[in-house]
Amino acid sequence: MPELPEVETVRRGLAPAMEGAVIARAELRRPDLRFPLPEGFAARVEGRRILGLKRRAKYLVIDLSDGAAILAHLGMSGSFRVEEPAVLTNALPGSSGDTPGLFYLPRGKDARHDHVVFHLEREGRILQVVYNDPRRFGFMDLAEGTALDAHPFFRSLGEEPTGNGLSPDYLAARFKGKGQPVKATLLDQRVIAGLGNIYVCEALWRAGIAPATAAGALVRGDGAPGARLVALNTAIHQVIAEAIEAGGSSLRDHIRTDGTLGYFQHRFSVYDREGEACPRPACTGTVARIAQGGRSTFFCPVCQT
DNA sequence: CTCGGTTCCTGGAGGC
DNA sequence: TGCCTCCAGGAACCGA
Repeated sequence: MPELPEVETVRRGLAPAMEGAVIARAELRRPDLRFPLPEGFAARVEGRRILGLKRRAKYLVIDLSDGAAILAHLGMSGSFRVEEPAVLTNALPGSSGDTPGLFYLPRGKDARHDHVVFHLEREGRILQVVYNDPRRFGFMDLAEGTALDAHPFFRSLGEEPTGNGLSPDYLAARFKGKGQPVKATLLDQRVIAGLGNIYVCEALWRAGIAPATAAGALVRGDGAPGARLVALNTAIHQVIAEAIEAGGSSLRDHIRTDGTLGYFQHRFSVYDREGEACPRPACTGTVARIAQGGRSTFFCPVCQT
């Protein structure tokens, strides 16, 4: 699924189209995604103005004028796209509708999986924001009021990897005593909110830490972060910042809201590079793949120790 | 509480 | 071309 950088890219793509617009109609083409959509979802959002778009972990937060907020998680294969039926003249190569003025469908998208359509109106112009999700692992909810941190989705989330809250001391406190492989701990949204399989693999490679290392082994006996944990903290911050800057990674389903691609996948050091030479200068290792918790982990057995 | 395994769903890739 | 198996960016859930 889209991890944090991809969701942030989606947010930045949707914001210009959605902010300030009124939801004229919310079209639900099926009653559920991964979970049932909330009771009366369409009626509760129609007529509301969109104040702004935020992101928390891998969730998109759409703030509405009545204090409610739409929470959207893209799961593994969810994506949003913006269609401007009256204006669009730049249908993309390879899109299903290449007649100017008509809708387009970004590469690889199937209209059968367009599950939710927000019909927006702003200054007399209509545009549509379409949620497409083939695997339907995504979900949406409506949060009333402003107590977002108390919402069940958000209550247990850990620190964002984009701010000062994620620090060596924070990681030391959370890792201390844990026998779990550090790979699994980094994927735990209660510890760090927003990392997924790709960026965990990349961060561990950058920090030179073997994915099977017990998380607690990176913490000193007195509870202070060890040098490798300090390096891991830096690696996480850097890889996430670079990926956001690159517009995320485009693999399979992820695509930007305008149909273009992020390009961070070209900068992967180990993810999906099994059998290739480790890119670390002077390292003679070969990227390996193992399974941890049923997921693939990519790493260099030589320089990650 | 932690941990590992399973599950939801569809589609793409690769083997034969 | 077709059929089969495996795998995929997530995370809730269950049982030990």
